[in-house]
Amino acid sequence: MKDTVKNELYRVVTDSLACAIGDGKLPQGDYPEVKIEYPRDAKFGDYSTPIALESAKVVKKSPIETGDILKSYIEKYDFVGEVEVVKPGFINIYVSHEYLSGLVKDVLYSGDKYGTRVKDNPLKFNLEFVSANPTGPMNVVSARAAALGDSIGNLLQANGDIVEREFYVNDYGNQVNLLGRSVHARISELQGRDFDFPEDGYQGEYIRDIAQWVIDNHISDIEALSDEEEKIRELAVLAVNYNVGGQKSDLQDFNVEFDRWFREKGLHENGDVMKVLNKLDEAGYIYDDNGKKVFRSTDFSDDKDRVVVRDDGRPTYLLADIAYHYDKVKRGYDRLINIWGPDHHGYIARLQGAVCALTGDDRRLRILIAQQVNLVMDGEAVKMSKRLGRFSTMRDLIDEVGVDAARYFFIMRSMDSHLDFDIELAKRHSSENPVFYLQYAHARICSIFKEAEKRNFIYEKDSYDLEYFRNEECRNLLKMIMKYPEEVLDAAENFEPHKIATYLMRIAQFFHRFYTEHRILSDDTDKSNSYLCLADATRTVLKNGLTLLGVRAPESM
RNA sequence: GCGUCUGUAGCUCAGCUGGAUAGAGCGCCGGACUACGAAUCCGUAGGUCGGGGGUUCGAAUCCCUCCAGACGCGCCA
Repeated sequence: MKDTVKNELYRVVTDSLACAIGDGKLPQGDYPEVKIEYPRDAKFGDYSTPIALESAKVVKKSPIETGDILKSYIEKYDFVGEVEVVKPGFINIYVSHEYLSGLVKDVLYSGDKYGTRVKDNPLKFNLEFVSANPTGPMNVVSARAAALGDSIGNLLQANGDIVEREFYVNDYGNQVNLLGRSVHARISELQGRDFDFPEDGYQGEYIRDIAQWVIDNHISDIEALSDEEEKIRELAVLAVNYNVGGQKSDLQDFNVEFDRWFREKGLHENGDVMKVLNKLDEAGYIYDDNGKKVFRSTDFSDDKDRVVVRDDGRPTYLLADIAYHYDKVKRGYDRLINIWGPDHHGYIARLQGAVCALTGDDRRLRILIAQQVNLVMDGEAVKMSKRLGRFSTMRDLIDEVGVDAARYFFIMRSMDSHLDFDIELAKRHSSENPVFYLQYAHARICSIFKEAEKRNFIYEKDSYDLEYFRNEECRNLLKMIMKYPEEVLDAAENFEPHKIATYLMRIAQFFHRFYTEHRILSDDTDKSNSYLCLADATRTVLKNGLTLLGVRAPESM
């Protein structure tokens, strides 16, 4: 079976329905779409479908009757075990023990490929995330975006698609100029000269670090310039490179690697920004308003039209961003995915509108909003104030709680939820900390294998007897192992990595329960080997899942 | 005023393309190690799913409305 059990079951039920109709046992008609669900309770089967219930109006029989008819078709398939039709009309389906047990071998042979698939026609994704301004260190919202974006990329790749991770560097415009001025002032200060700090300049201490770095490495180049504005421009370039370098290394330390760092400046220099204006103009989406060029974004359900060129001829940020996204379009991706912070949600309509205007495809660009992060310590919110130059950076956070805990905490909640990040909890190396719970399950399995080795036990991963698996704890574990590829598929299609985190908690829980109830290493060699196989398969799934989240699976802790 | 997100157990949150008796972790209380890691496991208590309407066989889930919180509403980037 190549597809997931759930998808396979969808076909089974769909085919069964078609056959029943073909055989005249059910009437022709407009049937609802078949749904395969996970029942709340294990006593309602491994999978369940409400199709008999939902097609009551078409069939004009009681759902139980319809269910019984369908049951006779469904249970013919090999991997299907018991099929039950119960009270309101649900059809509950159990997977056969033979199939379930057979999975262990699949997992062990697939290894790190288990839960991934290969597509004949993969989609090419461009995934843009973080894209923090190059004016300083990244904050914790960027960290959340980094964790989410990277894991979504991993999920899409596991799902057989092609992903390019991209970081957009806004190295153009006012803020960069202001950065240059701020550094300029700090250099004067460090050199003991008079200086005027720019009114809205960047206050952070890191500006002094940059100034010192310039003094140590590039001061002669700067002093060689006679013009003040020219110096500031050059300092801005240096400062941007310094900051981008810092961002790059912070992200690397966070286990996040980008394929491309795209510079906004290039778009202005090579004329792409103005070219895209013409393109929009030709399509009839630009009009003139007192010398300003305005994009008719209200055609795409924006509240108001947006200025793209000021009356002095300078393009706005939006126009550059449109040019950037048009560049992505030209690079030939099937899907463009952006992850933004919550402060940009008002920007979605205009940019999506522009991409739609340029491509005629209103689904090409998908923008995901990662909600805000509140750092919590001792039950109280930790204030982050960039204005005061006193803020918790991504670097601080990683240094404080470690990569594994940080990545897990950012991912364990849905990105729509406003996350309370409990720093104390994340730091705690104990059972209260969910990331350690998962890692412990993995380490525990590794430890059992070490123990087996110590006892000179020869482990054969091929050989197990499925009779040993006929108990609740084993079957629960087997079912979770079976579901893993379905969870990956679901999480990838919906861009929801937190589902993997939730899933991993459950499988870890089932493993610990299995471990408590059943002695893995015993005098019974066959039994020991069978249980080792099951533990090994569990370990594989834990490791694969943790890897998707960018969290390590340690062999000991 | 408009928009986005959120409101589910004491806390942090799953569940939301409508399905069966509303879940998890932590916390609380009570149990379980002469054996593979007790960084674990088992059990008890704890909920008008923010309020109110509606849609239907069926609603935490969909629609309307109200309340509360966070964040946005630039010719900044």
